[in-house]
Amino acid sequence: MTTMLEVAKRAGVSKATVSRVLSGNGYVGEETRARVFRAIEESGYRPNLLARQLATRKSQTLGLVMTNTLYHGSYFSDLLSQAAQMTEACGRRLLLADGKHSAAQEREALQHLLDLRCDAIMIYPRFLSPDEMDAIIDEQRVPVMVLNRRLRKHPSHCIYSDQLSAARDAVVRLIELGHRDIAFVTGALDSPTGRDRLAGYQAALAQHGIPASQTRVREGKWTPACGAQAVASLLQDGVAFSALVASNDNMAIGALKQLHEAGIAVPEQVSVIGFDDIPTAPWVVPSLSSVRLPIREMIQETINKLIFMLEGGELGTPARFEGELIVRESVAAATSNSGTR
Amino acid sequence: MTTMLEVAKRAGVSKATVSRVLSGNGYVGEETRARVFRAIEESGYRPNLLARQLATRKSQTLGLVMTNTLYHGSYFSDLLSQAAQMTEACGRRLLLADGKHSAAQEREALQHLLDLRCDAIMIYPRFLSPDEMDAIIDEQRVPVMVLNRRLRKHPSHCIYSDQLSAARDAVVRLIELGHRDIAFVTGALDSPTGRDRLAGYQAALAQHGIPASQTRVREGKWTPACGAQAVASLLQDGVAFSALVASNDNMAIGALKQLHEAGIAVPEQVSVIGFDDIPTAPWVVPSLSSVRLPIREMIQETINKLIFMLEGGELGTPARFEGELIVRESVAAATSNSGTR
DNA sequence: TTGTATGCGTTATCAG
DNA sequence: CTGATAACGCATACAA
Repeated sequence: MTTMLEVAKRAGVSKATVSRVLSGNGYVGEETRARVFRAIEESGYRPNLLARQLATRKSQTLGLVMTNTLYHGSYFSDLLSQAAQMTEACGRRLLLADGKHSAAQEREALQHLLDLRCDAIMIYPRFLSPDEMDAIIDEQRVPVMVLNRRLRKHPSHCIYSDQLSAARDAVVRLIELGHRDIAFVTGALDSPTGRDRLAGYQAALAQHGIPASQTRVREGKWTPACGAQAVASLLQDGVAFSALVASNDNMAIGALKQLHEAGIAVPEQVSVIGFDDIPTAPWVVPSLSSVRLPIREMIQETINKLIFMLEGGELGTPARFEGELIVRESVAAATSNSGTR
Repeated sequence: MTTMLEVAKRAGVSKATVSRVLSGNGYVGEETRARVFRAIEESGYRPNLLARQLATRKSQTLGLVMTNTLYHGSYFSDLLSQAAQMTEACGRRLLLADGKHSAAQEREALQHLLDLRCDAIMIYPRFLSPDEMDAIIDEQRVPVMVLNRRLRKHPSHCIYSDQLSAARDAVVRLIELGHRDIAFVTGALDSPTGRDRLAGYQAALAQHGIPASQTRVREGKWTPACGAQAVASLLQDGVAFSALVASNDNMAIGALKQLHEAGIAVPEQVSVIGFDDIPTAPWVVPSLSSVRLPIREMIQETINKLIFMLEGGELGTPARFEGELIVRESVAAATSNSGTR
């Protein structure tokens, strides 16, 4: 690999001059500059960015910590494509680190990005608690933004949508349509999002004085198979329901399949609502309603804030995005809805 | 930031010793080692990976060049999740660079990853020609693997599935079912994949002596809107067809929508086949057949080869993956198929 | 306008 | 087993 020193010698100047030519900082004579450029061409010189990063203490890199289990569906691909696009737009590269299966590994992933001197970091925590994130933001000097969590101490360093109230609103909508027997399939309950959506379901019932029956709730782990299993289990136990809320679209799709196999019509007999993952254009999954969270907008806001901080700004207002409930004709009123009985 | 030197001073040893303790290379006295570890704890020392990378000339990083326009659908998310997962599995991080909208930008993205001294690089070319990729592999010493392209000079440095024959097989399948009037919606024709799929369509027709009529082909650019537009255009021109092949699932879905609005039943009147993007479980899009390419397996093979080269191996055999044609009952025989007339 | 010298935080080579 | 010391390749303050 040809280095800056060789270019300098070939051009008959010092390293410093070559450096100036490349960075554009400082004055360089017109003719010298030309000589340097020619030397660069001739030698096929390429700057070593590692060396530059070490010297400038900047890496032109944005780090993203995220658990690989989230890597499925359009929610993820939206998130990532938006992140990659905006990162490029501000002249940097996106560095991915997987949080894997535990808090320790998630911490390690974050730490690695810090050790690599990323200019700024986004984290979509799966295991680390908000309080721990607060602590990390305190002790680190690099800009850090937390996705999908609400922080107590640094409310402006996070972007979140209120998962609980989005879920609540969806269920309330069903209740207003006359549904009373609403079944629910949870997500993984070690995930905050999974817990929030369950809590939203429970809140909606409570708010309308409907007793929360444990028998209508089944625990899932985000996969279609879990959704199918949940429906099978509900049917087997003879639980009646005229509506079903699944904590994500993948499980909802599994549920649709199982309902289909049981000969139960959707939405004529049972209305189904999911969350997030599947593009919900009616002609894709005609029978499914869904709550879509504005992930692209959230990423946009996140990176804007990071850039703002990189330029020395102080963060002010916290930002929260509401889930957007996409309800189509496919959600039937309970009155016209025979349920599973 | 506390450096290695400070740790050394605190432990009453030299930098070299601290380095040895951390890297595990070389002998260090038991008691000294303990002192060093304590000093590290006390000072909250973190190694600067940039400095380490500069000194070792390794970055523990895998680079991926890919155009952001590919960032949609499950094809992308499969690709990326597999890449990220395997990268982590070999103790590295994934670095993303966007090829954007031109060959120049794609070259630049690749060059940037090289300048960052990625240990190895994967590229899913959108604009760069196979010959140029061959040239790049020649002049670069880092392991490079090319996705979805067939290289002449370095056939073992690429992983590709034969897009042409996968498309051909799909169309042949329709022909064997008795279809003769088969419409086709192309992808963007500046993309090799788009051209290959069109060529596959034409090859199938030629192979069975069916005259290729330009009137049954419409040009699209991968989006659902293009699929809808293509169908609208076919219908408006009074073109009869009993089957429709769209060059990806997004366009197929747009086509489904437009057919639906025109009151044409799928697959009773028209059979539809797409490619790649949408999870094709029957209960998701019941009326759509699709050709799925094994992207996860391709990424796996790619990274395995890169690792093999990093360990000094010489690449032997080229690898090619066939597309897997997923045909469901939704493809009707032409005999029972009334077409659009 | 250009060159010199020093720093960035490690690793690695030799002596001791 | 440990300590100087020289790379690694570039940026930059300070002189000239």
